[in-house]
Amino acid sequence: MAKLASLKSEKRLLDRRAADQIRSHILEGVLPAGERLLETQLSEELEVSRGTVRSALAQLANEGLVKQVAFTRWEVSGASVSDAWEIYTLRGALEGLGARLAAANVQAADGKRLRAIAEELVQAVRQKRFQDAIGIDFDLHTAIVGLAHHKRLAEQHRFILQQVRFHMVQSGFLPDDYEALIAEHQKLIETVIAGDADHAETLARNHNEAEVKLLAKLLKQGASSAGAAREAAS
Amino acid sequence: MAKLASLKSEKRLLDRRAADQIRSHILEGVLPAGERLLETQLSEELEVSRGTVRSALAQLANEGLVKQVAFTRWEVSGASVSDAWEIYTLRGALEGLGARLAAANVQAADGKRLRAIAEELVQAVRQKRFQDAIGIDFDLHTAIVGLAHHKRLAEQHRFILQQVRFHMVQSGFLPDDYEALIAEHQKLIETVIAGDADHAETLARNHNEAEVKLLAKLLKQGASSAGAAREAAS
DNA sequence: CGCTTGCTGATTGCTGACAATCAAGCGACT
DNA sequence: AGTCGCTTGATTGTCAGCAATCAGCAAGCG
Repeated sequence: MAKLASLKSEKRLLDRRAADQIRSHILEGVLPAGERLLETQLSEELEVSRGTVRSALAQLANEGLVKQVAFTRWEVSGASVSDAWEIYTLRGALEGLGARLAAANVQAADGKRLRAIAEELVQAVRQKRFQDAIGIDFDLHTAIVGLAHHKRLAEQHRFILQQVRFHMVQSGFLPDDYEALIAEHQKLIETVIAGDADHAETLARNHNEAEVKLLAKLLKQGASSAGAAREAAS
Repeated sequence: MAKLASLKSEKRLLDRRAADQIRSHILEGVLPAGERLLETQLSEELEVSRGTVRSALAQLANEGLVKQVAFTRWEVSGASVSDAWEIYTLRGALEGLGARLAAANVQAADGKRLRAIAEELVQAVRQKRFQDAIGIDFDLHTAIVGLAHHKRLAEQHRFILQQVRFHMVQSGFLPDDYEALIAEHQKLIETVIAGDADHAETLARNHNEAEVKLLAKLLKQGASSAGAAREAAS
């Protein structure tokens, strides 16, 4: 008998699927930072009950995409400079650990897989499919972190990358030098494949160092102005 | 006018308070790893509706203390070797970042506060109040991370420390050399106070290195046997 | 005797209605 | 004019009941 695909992927719990819908709207920028979310409205649009929407919003709150003000409102998280600084510094720490562990137990097949994704990235840039390139960039980092075989780390990293994506959409931030980006990634994955844990960690950590320094500077200067993002009241 | 305490702390949402109750039961070891949790039973004991219990359990699931098996059951998370390894490695990365940032923007008053907590730790050990000492140990680490002024980091760190505490209760693990513990902490806080970010990060990261190495070894050897903890089926 | 199949009780998932809370606007009083 | 207190409409928080799903067991079949 031919192997059948599991139906569980279809049978996702309703609240999870509701969360998926709302999440994509947020990540695509349809719902901008600070936007108020009404339980009733969402429940009508998604054709589920308010309780289900509530559960979905609670999940998104844990992922950092949504914020709850008790008894008052739900709103899409802000994209302030301090938020961005938090996101990028945390990302560095998580990906540093991920790269270290990945390098420590990398297999030959893993290396092939990483190089394949890196090649996709190169192709996307060469063909000027920059949106794709950003997605592949994320995939590459996710793949490296995946090699750590660390469930908690993988989950936290997923949430952080989501927030990075969200902040990029809100602030209109885009990489300015794709060639340098490619070079950095290639160096990172080769170091991981070589099994050099210390060096891999450093590279992963410094990957966003420029961005972090810029944000820290903005923070000290006096708070607000995150690209084109409107500041949410904190 | 003297500063008044917010009343919101009393007016906590019902589901938060329900989560608090269940959480303490788990952390105190009343509910052991792998124990099944029935929504109906909990709702009767806490005198709230099942929906509220459900919301509380979802929160605890995000904190890593409880696990949901869809359509089937809720259970207290396992305390396997791999869980412990994940928890301690993540802890190292988070506290490393925390210590680095703390050292970078530490103030004189912060130093006084850290030294005061360290002194409490010393007193607790001298008076052989070892349970207190463990709590103060956690407070100290929390205080350092707090100096980073990093909300996301602080929250994640809180969750990780909870899981550390849970694992300690389940496995019966206790420090064996309190004098060494004191010395390590003192060195860490003095380095933070001195503003030596690199060194502080390294110290914070290596604080649990021995435990991590032991766990990694156990993991490679062949999975199960986390102290006296019963292994939960993963 | 071993395997499949269909039931059954228990448990979780979801919904609609009710209660508590909030912010905003209006009017009275100082 | 400005502040306080009330009312009101909107929104979130909580509840109790119905529907969907599952693990286990017993009957049927080879």
